Amino acid sequence: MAKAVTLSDVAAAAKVDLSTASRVLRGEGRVSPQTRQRILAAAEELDFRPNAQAQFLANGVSKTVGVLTMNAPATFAMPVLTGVTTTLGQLDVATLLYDARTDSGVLKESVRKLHARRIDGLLVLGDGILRAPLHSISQGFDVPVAYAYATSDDPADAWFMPDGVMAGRMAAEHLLNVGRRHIAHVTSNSDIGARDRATGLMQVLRAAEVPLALGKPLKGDWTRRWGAAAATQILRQKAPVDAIFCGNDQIALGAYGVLRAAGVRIPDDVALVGVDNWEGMVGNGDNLLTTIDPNLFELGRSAARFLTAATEGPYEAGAHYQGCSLILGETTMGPGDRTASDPEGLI
Amino acid sequence: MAKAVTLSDVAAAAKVDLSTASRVLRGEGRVSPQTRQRILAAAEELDFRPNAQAQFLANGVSKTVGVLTMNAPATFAMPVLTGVTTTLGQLDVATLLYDARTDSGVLKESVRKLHARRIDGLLVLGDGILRAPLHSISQGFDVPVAYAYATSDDPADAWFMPDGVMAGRMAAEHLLNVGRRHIAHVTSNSDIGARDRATGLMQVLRAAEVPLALGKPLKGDWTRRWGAAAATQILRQKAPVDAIFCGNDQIALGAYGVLRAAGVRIPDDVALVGVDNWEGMVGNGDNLLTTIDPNLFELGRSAARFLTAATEGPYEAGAHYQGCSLILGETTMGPGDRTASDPEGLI
DNA sequence: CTGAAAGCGCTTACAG
DNA sequence: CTGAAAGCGCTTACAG
Repeated sequence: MAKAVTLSDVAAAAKVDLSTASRVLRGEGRVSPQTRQRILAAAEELDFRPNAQAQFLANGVSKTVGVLTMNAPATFAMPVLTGVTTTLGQLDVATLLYDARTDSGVLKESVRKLHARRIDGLLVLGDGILRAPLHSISQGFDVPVAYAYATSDDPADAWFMPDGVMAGRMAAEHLLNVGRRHIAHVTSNSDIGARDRATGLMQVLRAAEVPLALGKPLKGDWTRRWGAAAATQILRQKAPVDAIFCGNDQIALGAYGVLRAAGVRIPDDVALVGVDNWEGMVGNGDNLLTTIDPNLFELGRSAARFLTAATEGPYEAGAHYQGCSLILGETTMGPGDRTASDPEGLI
Repeated sequence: MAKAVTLSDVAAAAKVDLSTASRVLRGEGRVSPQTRQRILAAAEELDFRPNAQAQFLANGVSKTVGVLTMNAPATFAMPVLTGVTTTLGQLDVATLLYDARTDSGVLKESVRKLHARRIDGLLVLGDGILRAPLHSISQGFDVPVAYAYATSDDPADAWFMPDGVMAGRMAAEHLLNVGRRHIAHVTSNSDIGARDRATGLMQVLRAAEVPLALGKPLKGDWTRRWGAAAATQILRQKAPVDAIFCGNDQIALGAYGVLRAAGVRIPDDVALVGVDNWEGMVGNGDNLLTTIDPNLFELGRSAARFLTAATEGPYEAGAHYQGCSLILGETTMGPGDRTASDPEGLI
């Protein structure tokens, strides 16, 4: 540190007490125009930047938010985390992240450290594997707590989740729009997200009086392998299928490979829709898959905004759902249709 | 705040001066065993957590690192950022992120804020589009600065980059290992990363005395579209090709589609290797593509470790390269071979 | 309108 | 071995 300039330096230069300097620099207090000018000029002249650490101590804030992740490097946690950090930065608040992946001892220790640091708020970030609500830890803190990509077992908490039902609805509406009437559903069985997507799908199909092809969803896991197996199974059945809504992109990719190998034309014979838009993040806009983007970056952004707002006033508890977006790809539009219908807005 | 307990409280409870309490709690100073015990007991009893803000002010540190991103939500910046934040958290240091994407005015303003916050170090995070070195901003700071996923134009700086040459070498070695002798290269033309990968490839081919198929790399951009176009072009030539090293996964996927549609068996007739392992991050271990993972999370981790170490002592300027990993997939091994040769270590 | 003082919660020479 | 004091750099009643 090249001896940073302090408030005292400014006050001295302006020949006033530092309390006066403090006031005008924060734009408050009755001060004569002349002294105000002198102080402002001195500050400008000396390139004064108030020491934030000192301000925090005096004000009893830290301008840092704690983030407790269940598994930070988890693929789908990354975009959420990036959204959180970016948004917080825009508000000049820092992020202190502790990853509780290792064990619960670490969790307890992290909570202590977070307290010691006098964080202004806490964000608990789930790992995207949505089986059950997290056990609420909000009582341990006297600052606002939000849950992202996870739910809490305490209804007084606030949590942010992708809108799985909307994802299902969007997929269904799109497939109906491109003329499909024999829509099958291949998904995973172990996940709340899967359930919501199926719910959304069924809502739309029911409203359109279009029955689900094959009578019921085929359930497996989230892998390409399962997508391939399911597609094989579908090929063996006689029932007509002209579209498959896949619970995620991996399943869709697995199905794609098998269908193509069997000579099925995509999307002409069978259209495919996935969920996640993971490949699409690479962002060249020439997606193979039509998919539903859960907008995880935005999810993180919303949670971060909520948290800082909650610092000021009361907040709305319960679930907040992040809307999703339809990303067009060749598996429902074909390269030609797609460019025709949406020449560029593909990202 | 439910009136947090302070050092004075502990000192009072232990009937000593707070300076004494401070000493023993930091484990220094000659103190009689009895008083030490009393103080420790009191601290324990009261569940004392020293106010980090106050310590920072007294010690002249902030335990926060600034991160200046060129484009935080950029796909490939996310894993790096996650690595940085996670690693910093393990060291109890917070991250304050400013995204300079918007305009350079923001950049200047961010630098002021970073100074005001008395950051302990600065990390400049590139956007993964590696055309030219960034203009060094290290002179503006009296704390250590590191560049990640970017290079600086000042050789006195330190920067962290994926090892593109190693990626090329790994791909080449793998393809030779699986018996290929007619290896083509399809890549982009606008990027330092592309150049390095090609360099690595050629080093290995030359050493093995295997000429590059088609004589020279086919250069386009990073899209699936280009991968498809290049594959079409290759199909039209008579020259034998039994493998294609693709500059990234998107190109590989584009090529894959065209080759399969043309009846080419993969990997039997033509093997494919990409770079990025983006899809593989989803992490089910049943990858379609064989690819080179640049280990971006680790890259962030290294940069973060470096930065905190640089706070203590001298550091090594110049380039630091992050090693990459080979991720096996069906495009070189086939489902059977792959499981046989590497039953589980696929992630 | 402006200054003198106490306070935020710690650390660290300096005496004794 | 232990306490009294000054200091980190601000903020904020309280006087005048």
